[in-house]
Amino acid sequence: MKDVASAAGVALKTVSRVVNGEPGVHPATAERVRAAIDRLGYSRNESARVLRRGTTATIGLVIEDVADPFYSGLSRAVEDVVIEHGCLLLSGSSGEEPGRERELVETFCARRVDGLIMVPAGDDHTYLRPELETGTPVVFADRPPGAGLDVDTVLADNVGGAAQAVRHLLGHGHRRIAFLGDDPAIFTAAERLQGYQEALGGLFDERLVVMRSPAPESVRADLARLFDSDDPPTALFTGNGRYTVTVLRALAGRRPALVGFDDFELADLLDPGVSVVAQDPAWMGRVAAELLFRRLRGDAGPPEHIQLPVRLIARGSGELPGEAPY
Amino acid sequence: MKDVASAAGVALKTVSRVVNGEPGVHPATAERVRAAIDRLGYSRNESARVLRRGTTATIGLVIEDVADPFYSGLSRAVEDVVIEHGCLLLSGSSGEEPGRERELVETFCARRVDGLIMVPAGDDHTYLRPELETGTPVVFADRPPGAGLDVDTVLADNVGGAAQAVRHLLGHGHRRIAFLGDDPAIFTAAERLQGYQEALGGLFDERLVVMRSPAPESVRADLARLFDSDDPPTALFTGNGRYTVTVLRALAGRRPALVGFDDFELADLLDPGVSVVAQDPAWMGRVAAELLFRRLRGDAGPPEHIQLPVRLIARGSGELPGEAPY
DNA sequence: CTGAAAGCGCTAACAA
DNA sequence: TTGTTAGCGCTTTCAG
Repeated sequence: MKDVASAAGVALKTVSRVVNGEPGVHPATAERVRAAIDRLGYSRNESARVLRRGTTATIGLVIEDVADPFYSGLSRAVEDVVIEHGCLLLSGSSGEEPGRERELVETFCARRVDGLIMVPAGDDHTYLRPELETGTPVVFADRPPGAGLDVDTVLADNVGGAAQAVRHLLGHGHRRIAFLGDDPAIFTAAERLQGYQEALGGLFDERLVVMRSPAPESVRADLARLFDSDDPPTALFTGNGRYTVTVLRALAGRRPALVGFDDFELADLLDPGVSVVAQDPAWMGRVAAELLFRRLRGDAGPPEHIQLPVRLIARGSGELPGEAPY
Repeated sequence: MKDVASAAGVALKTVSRVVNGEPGVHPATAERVRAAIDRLGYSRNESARVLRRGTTATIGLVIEDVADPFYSGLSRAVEDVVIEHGCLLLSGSSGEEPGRERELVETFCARRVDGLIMVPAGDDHTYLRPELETGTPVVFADRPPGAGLDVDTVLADNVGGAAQAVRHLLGHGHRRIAFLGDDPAIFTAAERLQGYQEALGGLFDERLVVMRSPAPESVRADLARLFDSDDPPTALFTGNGRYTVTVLRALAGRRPALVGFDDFELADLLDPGVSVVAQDPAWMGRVAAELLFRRLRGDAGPPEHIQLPVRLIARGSGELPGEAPY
């Protein structure tokens, strides 16, 4: 910048004005400065700017795994909103490890991100207190913060969606509906179990519930156990997209009715098409990011708790009749 | 930091030493400093550190779209390597727009990223010259830079993979093999067309080639035209993952033999399973990131041009016999 | 409309 | 082992 100034024969501040598009610079002077900038290939050092201004124009995003279609869809939506606002996105995958989540968040904070969107992996977020107190807005998406913290949250209607799936299967004559859900320590898994249980009411049978991370071998074993029992299920409700796919692979010729939580690519091309309770990850990302920028613009209202609806998409697998062989 | 120093009764520099784990601080002093840090909730301002040290510990990644499984797989791998090296990742999607690619790159550079990994959307990257000259390493992944720039590149064997797909179909008795590829302005699409053409030799028939962005309607129309002709294809070779999926949806009951470039989730569960030429996006990301860090460690050898092999996975659709109805 | 000086929070270089 | 000083490149403040 110093070089540009002397090349253009002006003071530092004038270059700064031109670079920032501030008013009050004679057009001819501005032109000379721009010429010098081009000639010298100057580009402003954002770190210095940040240091001086105290705002980084950077948003931090912590998700579970970018390679998971749900989170990559959410990421893309967040990114678009962030770019629209002239900011940049620092992102990281926690891999469902609370320690890595915390490390990422702390690193982001050390870099003074202007705001944070996170899908938490852990259930203790009191470590965010200092940041929140200094006014850094944080929005939780997909899962709420752990106890003792009340901040903006954008969740899907997990309980309602699960209940809807179960009622759909009940409506098609099923009475033995198994639930295969992820580790109950994961918020969404626990919520969906609750919706399942509520909708089943007296038909609930804990022997039809499996709650664990969907590793192919364990899923195969669980299905074998379920179907080899005296009173096997006629329908399955799977608790998330990854679980649904794993179950489909592990079914090995069995064809129970099936509804999965989360939509996934090609669900419509399988035979039968896979009925799902669909969330909209891009919508969730957009809503979370827009809420964050609203906070950054100064909205200081009480924490918001937004719940996004889900919708059941019938494609065939969830409409197979109960008790009927096929 | 000043506050911490006075709280601990030491000088600024001593706090700095403790924060950076530099040697030569009395354990007791260090302990006092750490106590003050905890008490005051201090966290180092990275912007100031960056300004002083000149290195940001940040890598920029520009891809086409995080929501595309190929790129999200690549992203995740890059992210893992970046984190291993104690750095953070700034990422952005160009959406296949050269203008946005350039904006992202320039913004990243203004923030003085230590290095850049990019999947280019445009074909003119001379704007990178100044950055390259200041020593910022850049690695191109999936697609090479435009003319006039020779930098590190990690590509898949597009030509060889396409040729392999075609030879596979030829081997199963097909003579009329159509190629449905993306816009030929996209490097990988052009390369795969070349491999297709080379493998077909005298059997090449330009009427069996469609090169355009895979919008559902146009794909439907193209397929109708191909199959309604006098001498329709008995096999299809699709040029990328998105194209394959769009074609599968648009086939509308037709069942030609099919091999797709790029693997995708559930390809194995369709009936018949979809045979593909599989790339490994995570591998590509890892190789690119590791090459970048090698450069950052000072490796100043000539630009490297790494080509990753691809492999054909037979799942059924590519093994359907030619000329046979089914 | 333009410029000079101060200082953002940190680390490098150099004492003590 | 600890402290002092200068300055990274920019923007803010205040003065021409």
